[in-house]
Amino acid sequence: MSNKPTIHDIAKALRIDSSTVSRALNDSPRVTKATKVRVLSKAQELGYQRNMLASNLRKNITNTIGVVVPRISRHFFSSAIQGIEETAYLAGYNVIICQSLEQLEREKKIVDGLVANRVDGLLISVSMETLNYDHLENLKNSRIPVIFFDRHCDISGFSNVLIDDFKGGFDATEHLILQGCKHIVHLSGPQELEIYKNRFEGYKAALKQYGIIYYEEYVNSSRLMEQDGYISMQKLLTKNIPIDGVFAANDLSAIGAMKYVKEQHIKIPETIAFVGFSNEPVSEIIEPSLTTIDQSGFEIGKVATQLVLKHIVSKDWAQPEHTILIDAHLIERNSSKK
Amino acid sequence: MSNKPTIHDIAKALRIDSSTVSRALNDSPRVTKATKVRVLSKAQELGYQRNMLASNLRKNITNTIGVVVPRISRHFFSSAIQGIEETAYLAGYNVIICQSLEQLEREKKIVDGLVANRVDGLLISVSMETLNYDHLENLKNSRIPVIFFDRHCDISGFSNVLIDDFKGGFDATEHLILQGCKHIVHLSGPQELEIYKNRFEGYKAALKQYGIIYYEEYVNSSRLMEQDGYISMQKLLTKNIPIDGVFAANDLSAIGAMKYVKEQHIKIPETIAFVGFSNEPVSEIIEPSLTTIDQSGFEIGKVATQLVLKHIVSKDWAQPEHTILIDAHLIERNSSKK
DNA sequence: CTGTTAGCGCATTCAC
DNA sequence: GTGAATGCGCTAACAG
Repeated sequence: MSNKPTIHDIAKALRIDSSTVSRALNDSPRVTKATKVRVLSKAQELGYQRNMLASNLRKNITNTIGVVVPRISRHFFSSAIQGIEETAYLAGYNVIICQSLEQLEREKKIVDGLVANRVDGLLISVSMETLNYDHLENLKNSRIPVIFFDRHCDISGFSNVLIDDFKGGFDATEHLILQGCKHIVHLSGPQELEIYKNRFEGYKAALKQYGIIYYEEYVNSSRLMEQDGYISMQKLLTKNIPIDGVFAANDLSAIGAMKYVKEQHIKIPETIAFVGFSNEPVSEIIEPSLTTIDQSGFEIGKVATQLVLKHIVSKDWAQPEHTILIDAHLIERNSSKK
Repeated sequence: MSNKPTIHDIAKALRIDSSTVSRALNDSPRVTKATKVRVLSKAQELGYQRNMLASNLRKNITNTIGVVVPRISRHFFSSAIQGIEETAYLAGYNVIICQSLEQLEREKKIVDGLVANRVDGLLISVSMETLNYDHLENLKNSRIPVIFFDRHCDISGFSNVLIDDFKGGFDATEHLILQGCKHIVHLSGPQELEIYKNRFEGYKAALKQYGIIYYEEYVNSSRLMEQDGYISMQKLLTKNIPIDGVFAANDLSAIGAMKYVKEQHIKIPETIAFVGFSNEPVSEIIEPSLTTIDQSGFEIGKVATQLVLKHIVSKDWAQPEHTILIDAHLIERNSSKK
């Protein structure tokens, strides 16, 4: 048992050719059932394990897709990975997960490494530091299909799978309206970021569709921390502005806003209904009554994988770039209004 | 730009031999600086990217270590992965993360796949379904060093890196004692599971060392859900058993217990001090006053990686099996007792 | 159905 | 310091 057995070892032991062994191991139809059995049992006996490196080198495919995310620990990404893995495994593909930890340098190295290891496709959610796109532009002449998901970037020639933030904002607002809310506050984030702009646009569109006038003082842009929501509500309510609903662009600010309302419950004429985009399942535990908008990481992962697999099998490298929008799902909880 | 350029392409373009190119790319000392420069610039020009598959096949090493965990989304494992990656990258190794999702079948496939892909070492935290160890026993004659971390299993010939649950239980209990607690409840888990047994033993040892008598009615074994902690406290307190401290084997049950105490604050003579092993950072948010015992995933990952790297470089496959215990760290919060 | 031959891309002998 | 030759382990094309 000096070195790992190869197909040649089992060929020699069986006095047949290694190519026959290879075919038998790959369950080729052009091999007798009898020899297949002999080969398989001998392989078992010798403790043979196929060397994928050699196989992949020869076939020039790895049956592997590379995934790059900022952090696996974030709920959205770990559910996206779930969706990616399920879809990939069903199609017989392996997955390599890598995290950039929001660092450009790391992302570069990872992408280069995955290319050097000849993954068949690439799924990328870029880091926050990724403002320079050279390493991604390079991917164009690597014959590897690349899909961006969630965090995309402004380069032509790649497809994206993104959350439909506009629709999410619309649905959230509509949900509040259908509950009877007429004075809906929107706690928004930095308007330079597309996601917050889109959610805001969705909010406005819903108001318009239901004939509710949009007031600027109902919208508050912040860094979306818990205290931002708290302070926003405080300001609005102390000004005696009427409020019966709050749509927050994330869960933290929603929780802060709820906190203030709860503390001041004597002063608030009626309970306010809340909806917030959720980043982590934590919000469910802290505020079970918060209706959340789930960003469907699983679905995004699934769709992105299906897309990249399509590109891989079609072998058509001049893919048309297109963007697929995935619905965010409203998860209704025991709402305070009826 | 039909196919990916190889060292031969750049050799041909430079009218030198591919072996020289190979040496130049590997920064071999036996090649002129001048040719190195020429090779490198040509490589850049052609967009050459080394084929790691071929390189690894030839060298028979992959510079990669495989990691198998039940779920990447669990806080303990994602911090362990952090520790693994940091340590591995510093040593120039790549990491492949795989999740078994607590399924034996999946774990088997993953392990086989990693072996087939010739990872240089393996770090495994087994799934809950892993009661049959055949696929792990097989690893013994694969010349791949394997370390189990956190979730180990009862096979000889492998090393383990584990949390020192006994010490954790001891430290937690000691912490309460030093705060003046004399009547300390222990909310424990299923005693079939070693971790809970060990934490319990630590509890008893601390009591003994500080001369506090151990009473059986202070210990409550459950499935450690939030309501278990709640009910346990309810039972004890309605029986008028004196309590001034609680050591919970996990955060959920601690939170449940605190909840009951808070609700009944009129009946409780003095505030009770709490310590609980924390699984997720959620507990920090829900109960900021809960002193927790962090399971130091990062540290475990780091140590396990150092160990496997040592085995890899030493190339000594007859590794002595040993077990390394890692301290769990007490994270003291604004404790209720003084 | 099986054997022969050739080579995937690279790194490492051994010559010179 | 560089070139020529060889092979890592496997698969595919072509015979027969």
